[in-house]
Amino acid sequence: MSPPPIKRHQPIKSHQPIKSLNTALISVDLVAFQLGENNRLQVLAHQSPENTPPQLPAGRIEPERDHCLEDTAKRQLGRLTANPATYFEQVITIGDNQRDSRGWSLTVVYYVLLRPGNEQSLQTGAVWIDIVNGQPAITLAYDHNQLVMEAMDRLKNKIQYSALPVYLLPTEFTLSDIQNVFSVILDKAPPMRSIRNRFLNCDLLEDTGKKRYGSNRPATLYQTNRQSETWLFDRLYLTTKV
Amino acid sequence: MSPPPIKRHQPIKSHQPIKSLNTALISVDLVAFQLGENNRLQVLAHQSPENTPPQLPAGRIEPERDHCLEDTAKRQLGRLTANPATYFEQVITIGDNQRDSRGWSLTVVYYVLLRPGNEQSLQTGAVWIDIVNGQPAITLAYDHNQLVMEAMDRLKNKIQYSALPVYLLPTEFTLSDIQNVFSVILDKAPPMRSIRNRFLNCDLLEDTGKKRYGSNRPATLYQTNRQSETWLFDRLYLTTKV
DNA sequence: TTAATAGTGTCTTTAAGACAGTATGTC
DNA sequence: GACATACTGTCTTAAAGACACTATTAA
Repeated sequence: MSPPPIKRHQPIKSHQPIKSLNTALISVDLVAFQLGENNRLQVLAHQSPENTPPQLPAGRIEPERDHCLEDTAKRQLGRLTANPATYFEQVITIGDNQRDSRGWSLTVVYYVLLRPGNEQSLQTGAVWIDIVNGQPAITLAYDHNQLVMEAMDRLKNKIQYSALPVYLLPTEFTLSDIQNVFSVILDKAPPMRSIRNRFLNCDLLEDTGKKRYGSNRPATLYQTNRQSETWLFDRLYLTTKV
Repeated sequence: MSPPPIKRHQPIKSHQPIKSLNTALISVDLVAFQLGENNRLQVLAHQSPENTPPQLPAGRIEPERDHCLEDTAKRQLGRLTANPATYFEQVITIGDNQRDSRGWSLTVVYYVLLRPGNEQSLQTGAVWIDIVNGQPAITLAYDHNQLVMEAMDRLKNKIQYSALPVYLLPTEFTLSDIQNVFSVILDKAPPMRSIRNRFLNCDLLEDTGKKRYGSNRPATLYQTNRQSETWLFDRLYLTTKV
């Protein structure tokens, strides 16, 4: 399919190529992470028809519906799942004349975190791709693998000094679940002692009074305290440094 | 790049132009910081003619000259000063339908740090605007004040756990100069003890053997060690928290 | 000598980390 | 009771910070 005509905001002399670009192809791409049932980090993609390379949810700005770039990004998510994002952040904007054969293109990349969701909340064509060794297990279309890695880098970094780990968990979770988030994303985790100290020595979590039972001592279930202002910590964990 | 087939999610009435935007007005804006001779943080702007609101260096992508967005950003800097950036980073991309009366527009914002430079390296029309109370002392055109503040937020944060302070200083500087960078940017500074420990207990700096003389004990002049890999620290200073 | 800033010694504080030990459930 | 995982106690370590002290120059 050929691209629609480009609206030119400056007159172009017919014998000259474009000297100054007011515009370029713009897309807003989304890297949505969840913790899969297989205990792997997964990224949301769209595959249609089957056996084609999956691609990240992405799209154009729709000026009638989107007031800002965030709207566009959120709309991409809504096209694939009803599961709302618990965290949302812009990662980077990549623009050059090589990514798209048609010339200059520009992609604004966002990433979001989701709570583990049931498969029913997925639209047809939506698939979760495992992240294995820091990369999508199935190679994505275009340069989407690279976009995932940009988002991964940010995520890997930010979980080490913020409350982010909690945003990948169900509403009720244990401290071990937090430790597990580190293992899944970084392949190593801080000691429980450190996690306990950090997350309990502030007002971030509140005890639900419930326990999770297994064939062992039950674990306290926590939920995030909505009143809490705590979000960033002053130090990195040293055990999880890359 | 992600050129999925363009789907129109709403029918298009014939008298309305675009429903799905492949494009929007794009500009690349630059927030260039330096430490002024008046010991204030300054931001580079462009004012012509005089008595009009100054604006940040900004421009369009020139597809013949720019291979990527960074090229465009760097070109904006070169138009106003020959002083090369010591640090360069993308801050944010802002896009919505309100900033520009013509409709949807998109701005990719970069910020750079410069070493204190002589006025001769400035092109005509270029001016340094003092930052006072976290804002440009003279109100800038468009939403450029906001863009400066986005960059300031990043800068304020990042100097607290990185080698950034050094990038605003001349090639040779003292430890007190580093402390002064904190005072200028955050209005408070960590104690010298902490700065010494952090910057000297790693391979970041090397003693030039030279001293800076005044009417007091001379201060050791350091320069950055080009071999050093150190760039980020594990902790924030607590004395400079916002 | 004094003023002024550079730099050191040392104790406190804070939070991470190591690691051994205790607690509490299921089977 | 065995087991598995949850949780605690306590000592160590690393780096920030407080603060008093010494050092070195110009004038």
